[in-house]
Amino acid sequence: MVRRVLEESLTAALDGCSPLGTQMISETEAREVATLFDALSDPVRLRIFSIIASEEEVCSCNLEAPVAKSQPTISHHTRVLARVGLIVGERRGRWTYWRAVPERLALMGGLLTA
Amino acid sequence: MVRRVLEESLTAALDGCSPLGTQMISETEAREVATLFDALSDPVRLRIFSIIASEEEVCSCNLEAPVAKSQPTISHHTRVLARVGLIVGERRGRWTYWRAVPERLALMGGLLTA
DNA sequence: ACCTCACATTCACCATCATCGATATACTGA
DNA sequence: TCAGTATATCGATGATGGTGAATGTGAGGT
Repeated sequence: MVRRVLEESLTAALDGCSPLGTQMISETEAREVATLFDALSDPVRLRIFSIIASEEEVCSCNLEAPVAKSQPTISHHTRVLARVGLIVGERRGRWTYWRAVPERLALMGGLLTA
Repeated sequence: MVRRVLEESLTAALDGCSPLGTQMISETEAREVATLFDALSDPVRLRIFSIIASEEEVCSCNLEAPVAKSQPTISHHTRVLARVGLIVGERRGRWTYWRAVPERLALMGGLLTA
């Protein structure tokens, strides 16, 4: 049985967002964008994301060793990354498989590219 | 008289950095990239940067009102943005004029674009 | 010299967060 | 049903950071 985990991301109203540097961003928009960048503002999360994004899909158990952090810490970081939609998790049996969401990454890139 | 302020950025070894999602990022590289994203992980800083980037140059005194924060807070945030090289400050008389560094923004975009 | 103004810095307060041990939950296999 | 495993959650702690009053610095202006 296959079940989706955390499919709904917090920031959904950023699709037609104009890039930084065109006009002053609104306060609500700034909050959403900030949470997006905040997800990649931690070294451990960056490494976790780079591992997931560089492969087809990665099990949580395969993240603990490379980043040398405890299991609760790994779970915490994947939760943060999933909350902003940068990764999605899929529960298969006892394992949770994570995969990157390239559209989400492209959205962040669009905010930086003028 | 014109004097440069904070011209040296902390993260200088990221020019030839491969984008996230190609391979696992190193620990030192992750630290540098994290500080870069961390600079844009705050709503107030995002608004400040969007103001500066959308104009030719902006005086610090013209930042206080739009973001509705105290003067020390503004100074703190511009300092953080300058430290990672996203903006550069120029002191002219009593005023400090800030301008965005598009190359720095492009570098961040390169980290997200596959 | 004195005052004023723009900005930087210091300091303290408070909130958020990264971390991990302990525990809970959920699935598998025997 | 029971034991083992993978992951999520809880709770506590230490560290980091946003905020602003008070103060320092430096550059005009009178």
